[in-house]
Amino acid sequence: MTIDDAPRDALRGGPRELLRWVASGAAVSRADLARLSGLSPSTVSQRVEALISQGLLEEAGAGRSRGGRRPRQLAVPTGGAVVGAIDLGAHHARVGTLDLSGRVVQARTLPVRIEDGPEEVLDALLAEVSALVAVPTGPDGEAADGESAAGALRGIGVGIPGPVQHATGRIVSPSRMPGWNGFDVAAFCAGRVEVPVVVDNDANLMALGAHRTTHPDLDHAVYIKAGTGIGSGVISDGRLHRGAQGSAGDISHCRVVADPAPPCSCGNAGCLEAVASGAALVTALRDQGVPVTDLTGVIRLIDDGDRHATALARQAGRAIGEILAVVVNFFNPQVVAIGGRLADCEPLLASMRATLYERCLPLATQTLLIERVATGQDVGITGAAHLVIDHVVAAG
Amino acid sequence: MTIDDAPRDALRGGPRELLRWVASGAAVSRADLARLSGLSPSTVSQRVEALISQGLLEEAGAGRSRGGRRPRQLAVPTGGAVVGAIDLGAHHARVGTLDLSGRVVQARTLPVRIEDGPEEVLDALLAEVSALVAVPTGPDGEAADGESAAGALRGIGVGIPGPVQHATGRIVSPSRMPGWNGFDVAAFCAGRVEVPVVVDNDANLMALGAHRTTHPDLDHAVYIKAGTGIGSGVISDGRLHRGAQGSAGDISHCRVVADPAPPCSCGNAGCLEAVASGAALVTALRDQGVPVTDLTGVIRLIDDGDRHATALARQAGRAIGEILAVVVNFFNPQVVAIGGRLADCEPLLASMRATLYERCLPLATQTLLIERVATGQDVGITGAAHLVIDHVVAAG
DNA sequence: CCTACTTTCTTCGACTACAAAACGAAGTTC
DNA sequence: GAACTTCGTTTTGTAGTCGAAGAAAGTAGG
Repeated sequence: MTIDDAPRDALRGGPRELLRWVASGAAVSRADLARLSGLSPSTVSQRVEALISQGLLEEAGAGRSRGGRRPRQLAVPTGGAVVGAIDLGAHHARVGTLDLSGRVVQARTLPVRIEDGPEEVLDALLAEVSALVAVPTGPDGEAADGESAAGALRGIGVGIPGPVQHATGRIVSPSRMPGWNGFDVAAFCAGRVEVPVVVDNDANLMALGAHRTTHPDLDHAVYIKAGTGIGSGVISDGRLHRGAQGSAGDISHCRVVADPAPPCSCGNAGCLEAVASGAALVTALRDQGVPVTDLTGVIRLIDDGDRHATALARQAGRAIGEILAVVVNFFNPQVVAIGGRLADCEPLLASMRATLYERCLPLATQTLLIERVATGQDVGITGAAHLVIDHVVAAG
Repeated sequence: MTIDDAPRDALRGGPRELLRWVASGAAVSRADLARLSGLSPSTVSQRVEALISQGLLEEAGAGRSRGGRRPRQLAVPTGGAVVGAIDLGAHHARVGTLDLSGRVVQARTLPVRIEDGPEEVLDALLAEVSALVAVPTGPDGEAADGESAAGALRGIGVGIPGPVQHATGRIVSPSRMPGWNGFDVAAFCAGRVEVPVVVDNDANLMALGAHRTTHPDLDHAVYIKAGTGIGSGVISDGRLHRGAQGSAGDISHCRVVADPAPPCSCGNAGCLEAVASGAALVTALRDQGVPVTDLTGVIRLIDDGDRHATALARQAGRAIGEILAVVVNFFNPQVVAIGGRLADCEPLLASMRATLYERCLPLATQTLLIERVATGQDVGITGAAHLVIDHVVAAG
């Protein structure tokens, strides 16, 4: 079961928005929803009833009175895992199950060897999702509820660290995923599970996850994912902007000034990815004779104040800032946030910020938020869950 | 009368879309509209009637039969100027009146001295609009009709060669418009005329005009305006993307590699505008001792194959291409088109294209259209008219 | 000329989504 | 206990849209 049309719902006052207000705690009662959405009480009641009958919402007793009748509290069903999510990375994958509110029920990180090819990797990850779903609740107590009304799995979201055509679910000429080119992830997964599968780029999922949890009300945002590779996800008018081929946000091969310009796997030299990605930092340090094997080691060196590593981090920050400056001038977002493992490097962040302020129009930066993505390692699967839930709710 | 909310209508099957199909010739009858829009014939009839009663549409006799009843042809009222438009440039302004289809009824170019300040300049241009409106029809015959039903002026659109907050109509720290900073164009105009006035950046208007006339069905597009200054307009999801502060598309102060990096009026050096704008080319040639006074002279030199001028044009094209490459990777549009007076320089266009293909992801360029804006000197006022008409139709 | 068929457009009844208002339910306050 | 609040439902009305039926106006063929 594949998905080929994006959810063009999620509009003002739509069911998905009601659900989100309840999930976020912004609304607790029907009256709250009426106030927030601007819909009439009768319409809200009607919609809420529909959502309840679909098992997407439930009543949760009476709330405190505010001087009149007590509200009948609404809540998104919890305790049951309803969405599976896979956030595939270069060396690890984060796999989890989430509930309808987008909260993580269970999650774990698995080592992954991308080079084993798509079938093997995806099979293992899908199996892990199934295993997590089979366990009714997490290890944090709360066993009783058992199979809640919403306990059935509704869909699986998959994030891929390379260019994906979201519409078809196919991977297109990825840099660092030998054997995956042209592979149709959605079709493959659809053949193994009975529920809808949505596939998207990992940076897009991070963007969606971070946006929904931290700035759901802002219209335009750019989220940078700086880990082993570099990518970005774009929110335009409150929705993910995927562009014509679905490759929007792929800034990894934009050229930046660097001397000497390091060669990139794409055949060019001086690509952002060859200067500022985690993989690039590892390579560069190794070339300088520093004995590091992976990104973790690099980050440790930076945290320890190693001179070479810090200089490289600064250079990386400048490079990202350079590209981002163009993006900010062009797109004029309200937020730019950086996530991924490199986002925790202070020197990188600092020089990115500096470059951004130096190179952007004052008009574009005067109210711009420049942040670190705060949601931790589960942003990706959170975004995946949102994507799935959007689809499920839109489809009724 | 100011306008503070963007027309969020213009959706599938909306009145504005029906109107556009008729104006573009894609639909001639109610039946055509029903087929195109997917609406039922009854709904179309009803909407058409509403549009006719508003004077936005009219019946134009019977068409040819296709084997059955002859269609009652529909047409957008012509012959009467219903929208005024002003496209202000660095040294000239294009002023015109247009009909509801977005076709130019009358237009003329006036010399302008920006430095005279906003009141004086705008007063003169508004007076010119009034003069054009007063003349019932153009000089191309067709006098009879006189005051058509739609003859009343419905609004005025104004394009400004600098950053404008479209929502408020205020100008914000423009580079080349001394005395205009903070000026509220919309409020000023609203005080002089009785109709709605919409104000926007000139590149945005060019983008809208070009998009609506050449690629109305494409979702994502970027239009570069390269004249005395450099700007761009962004179409996202079929609509103008203005960004958080309304400064989206302002790429004039993005840094590009240039040696030596020419100083820019913004205080930085190496800005795109300081390398690739018409003003920059004039300055650079003058510094080389070539006796040119204005952009026209530069373009003539380039056309004549002057070595220095051509080299500069190539450099400018590379610089634009560099920035545009980031934009294309990031935004992944279906079209990139370049307009403005510099768009006619073959060397510039050629090196822009080359840079673009060299620096972009193959995925992003494989189906990308890279074009010249073909609509001539009236694109700007056409875009302005579309903006006004969008608003008028949305407002009922 | 008359019949059969097409295409175009309108009319009418039905359905849906939403809103406005009235009302019932459940509290609080004085 | 009366008055007032807040919450939610029920009822009624309205606007938008669709589908079916039919009227209008033609073509094609005998």
